[in-house]
Amino acid sequence: MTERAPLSRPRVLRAAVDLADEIGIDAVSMRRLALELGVVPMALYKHVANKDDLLEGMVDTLLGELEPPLTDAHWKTAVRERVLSARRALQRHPWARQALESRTTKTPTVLGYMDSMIGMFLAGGFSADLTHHVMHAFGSRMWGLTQEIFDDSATPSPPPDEATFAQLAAAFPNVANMAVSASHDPDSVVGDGCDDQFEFEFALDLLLDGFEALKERGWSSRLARG
Amino acid sequence: MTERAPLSRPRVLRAAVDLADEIGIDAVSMRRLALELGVVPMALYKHVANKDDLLEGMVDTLLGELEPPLTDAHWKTAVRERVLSARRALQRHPWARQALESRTTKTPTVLGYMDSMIGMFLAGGFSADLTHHVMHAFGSRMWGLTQEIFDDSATPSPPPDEATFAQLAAAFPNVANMAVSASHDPDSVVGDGCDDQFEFEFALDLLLDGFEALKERGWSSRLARG
DNA sequence: ACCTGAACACCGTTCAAGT
DNA sequence: ACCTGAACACCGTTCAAGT
Repeated sequence: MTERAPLSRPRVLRAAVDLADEIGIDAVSMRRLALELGVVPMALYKHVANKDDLLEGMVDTLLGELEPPLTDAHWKTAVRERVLSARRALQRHPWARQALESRTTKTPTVLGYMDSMIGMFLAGGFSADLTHHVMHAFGSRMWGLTQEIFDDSATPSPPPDEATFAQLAAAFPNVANMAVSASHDPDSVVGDGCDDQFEFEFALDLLLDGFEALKERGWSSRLARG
Repeated sequence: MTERAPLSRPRVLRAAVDLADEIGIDAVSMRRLALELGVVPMALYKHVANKDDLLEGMVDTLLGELEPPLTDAHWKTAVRERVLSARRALQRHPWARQALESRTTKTPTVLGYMDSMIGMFLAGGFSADLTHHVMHAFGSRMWGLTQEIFDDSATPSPPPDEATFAQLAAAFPNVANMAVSASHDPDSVVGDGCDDQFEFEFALDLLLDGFEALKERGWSSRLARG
């Protein structure tokens, strides 16, 4: 678009993020990105080492947009708000989940986020030991990411016809029962399946309450391992 | 290998699974797979619609290997054992996580697994409403998958030198503290970071205990939404 | 009707030739 | 020294030509 500004790593990454938002992460190629920037493909290699580095930079760009943590709040509030705020930011970029989860290297931005979250637990009175396990149990939900294989909100884009549904219901009665009861719940959006945000907060609070209970019980991995 | 047996969908999928185990999922291409089977690439298209269908079939093949659920066990035991058994099966195929999570379509095998798991909760006295939310909260951990962005067991393949570590520790004191305390724990494998299986079971039991508490409290989404 | 070689429209990245 | 066009070694998939 602004094809004549000089290339720089931030500008390349920003363009890549915008392009991924527009055409999806799978369609983002070095060549396509170069085209978008009005530049020859090889010019990108001055600013990113390779495609993997590009991906990493894109993730970092996104994480750089996250709101800073609350200070002086109870650990539970601080963690909860941080996670929900990260969720709001990442949800604007549907490809973020895949990109974040496929990256294994921890950039400074990633480490910074984790560091501040660990800090919240420690400040809240969690032992280092418990904090460690709690961080593992938190998993990628710490980033506000939903971790479901089966997204039933996306399931029946075309609602199945009667016969197909009957067949499905016969083979998988419990799944059918669940789908029907979810649709019949007046609080959920009929047809659209589930309320993602409600489900996320349900799981988040379940975890946070669990963490709290362990802390208050004085849980330690040494005791747990017997 | 057994290049002269006639091609069939199961044989194609089995070969793809073995190939993925061997060279990694990213290196599995239609062309590479065809080579492995001693066949021209286009011959595969008689048995799989396209590469996406191949991936789906590979996942299904894996899930077909899962042990059947326990019968006549307490819901918590039944769910726990099923998940841990799925974990054992999927861990033999490191690419399974990515493949499962990138698939959005629910094959009969996937639906069958979910159906039986829903059935375990219902049989255990969970309401349909609670079961629904519990399944969402369970997420991909239901498949025995670990859902962590930050795999600290894989982190320091080359242990960082003193100076690098000091620099890291200065920037991310809490992360450093966590890493050190984990390494100093005599029960954990020093240097190798964390015990994945322990962390998985920790999170699993945290969730199961949380589910149980909600059930006993008579939790309902109607109450929760106020 | 079945099968398949060649072709199409892409990839990421190397490298040597140009300025 | 910097930049880049062409080339290399791949992709998934279409399609027309062969049997």
